[in-house]
Amino acid sequence: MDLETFPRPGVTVDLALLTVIDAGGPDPQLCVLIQSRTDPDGYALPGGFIRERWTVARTVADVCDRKVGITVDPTVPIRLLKVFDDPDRDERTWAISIAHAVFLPQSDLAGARGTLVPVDADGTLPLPEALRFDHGQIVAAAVDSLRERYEFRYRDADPVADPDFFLPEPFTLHQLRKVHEAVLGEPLHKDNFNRRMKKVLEPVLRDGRPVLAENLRGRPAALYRRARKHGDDVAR
Amino acid sequence: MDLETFPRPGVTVDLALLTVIDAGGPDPQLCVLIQSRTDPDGYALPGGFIRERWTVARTVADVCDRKVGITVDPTVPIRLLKVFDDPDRDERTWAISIAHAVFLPQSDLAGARGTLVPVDADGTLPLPEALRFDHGQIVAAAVDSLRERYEFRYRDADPVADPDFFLPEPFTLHQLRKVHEAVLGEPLHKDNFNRRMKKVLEPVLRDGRPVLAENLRGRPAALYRRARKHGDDVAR
DNA sequence: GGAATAGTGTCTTTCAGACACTATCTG
DNA sequence: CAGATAGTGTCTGAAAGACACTATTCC
Repeated sequence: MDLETFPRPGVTVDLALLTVIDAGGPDPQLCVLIQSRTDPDGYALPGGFIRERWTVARTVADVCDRKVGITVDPTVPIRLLKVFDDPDRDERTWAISIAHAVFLPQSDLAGARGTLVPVDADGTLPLPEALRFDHGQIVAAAVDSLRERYEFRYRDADPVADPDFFLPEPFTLHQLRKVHEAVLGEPLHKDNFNRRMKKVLEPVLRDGRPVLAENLRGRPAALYRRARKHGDDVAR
Repeated sequence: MDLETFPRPGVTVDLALLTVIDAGGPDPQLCVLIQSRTDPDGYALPGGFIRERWTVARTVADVCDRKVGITVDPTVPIRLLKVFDDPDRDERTWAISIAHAVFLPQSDLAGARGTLVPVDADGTLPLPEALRFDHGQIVAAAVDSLRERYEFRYRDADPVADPDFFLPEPFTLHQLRKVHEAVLGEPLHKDNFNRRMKKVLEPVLRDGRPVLAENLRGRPAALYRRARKHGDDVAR
């Protein structure tokens, strides 16, 4: 088989960078980073070609570095979403796009080039302009993938408190719930949410007493952090 | 940007074809199709390079046709699993592999080249020889993907009876449960399974009376088919 | 004190899981 | 008849969801 002589597609990696802005604040919102571009005018997700003998992970890091201007912790998972393979999707050349999602705390996106656009409850963008190419579908797939992770009601399984670390520790149950609501796009039942989440949290103690948050109004809430299960690493 | 002059990877599609053999019989089993190969000797999943300007779907159909010798219904979903991008994974050239799974009834695999190997409960193959490349991981990912679909206990959601049509209609609740058990690799509770599944099934009637199966022993069981929800197409 | 939020205790409903009992077939 | 499998009805325990009531802050 003459492997080298077959025509080969250009392979690009497109990235849906999702975050929750204002996590811990009064109205956190799930957002995606989009960038305006010129060749065909409009908005698109950041992305780039895989360079010779690079991996997807290295390409993602490179796109984040050169196109977005941020440095992404190499331990942050890169989630495969979808492959776009319509041979005519890029009018310039035969290219396939491998769409990935990366979920980052807002602090990791400080100084990023582009715009953080809030995502509607149904996974679409409230934009007058649709995204170029098939990037609207990528955002929807990224949001679906994230929402699965933030579901806390699965049978026989402990919930995970903010698995993608949008919310810095320590936090109150109220803040945690607001973040989950922002991700899921729907209100959650307070009682049930608290009951389930407490099982996987531990209160922050000082001198054996729970540390309380300083609220604007009302009774101060206890502060929690994610419980360290044994066999669990401290870092993600 | 000089798109055409960048070195490009070879892109292959590797396929985990999963089926349940003996569906409806006494001991159905979840199997994957593997093929023996010579270049490096051993077993591997069927796969092949994407040809110029072909889509993944067309490549999958081509691999099934030329390498496996079967014709796959174009409406059967092709599920993206994983991208293998280690630049040294193929010693011959820079190639990335996009692994997909296809779930087929055994009848669609009649005459297929290769061997149907049963999958262990933990998603591994009971093989003395491991699969070439990273194909063992692909099988595990394919099994995971399938098992998610055959879970019937999700909250607030109706279960789906044999969503990948391993079992031909009509069937008894016993046969349906055996198929789900084969996929999930664990025994299911009969009472609960029947109660939940009945909601999405309808009994097969003749002259207004339920049609019964002809059993070897015991009281004959009623036959069911998947209920047609309105807005649901007859075909998959 | 009153508004606002946190936290506790309890009740109801739902459903997974268990089990007893009946029904209907074969040998 | 005994053995086997199908199907029904009922009970229990756990957990979701709802709600009442108390606790603690700021104004």
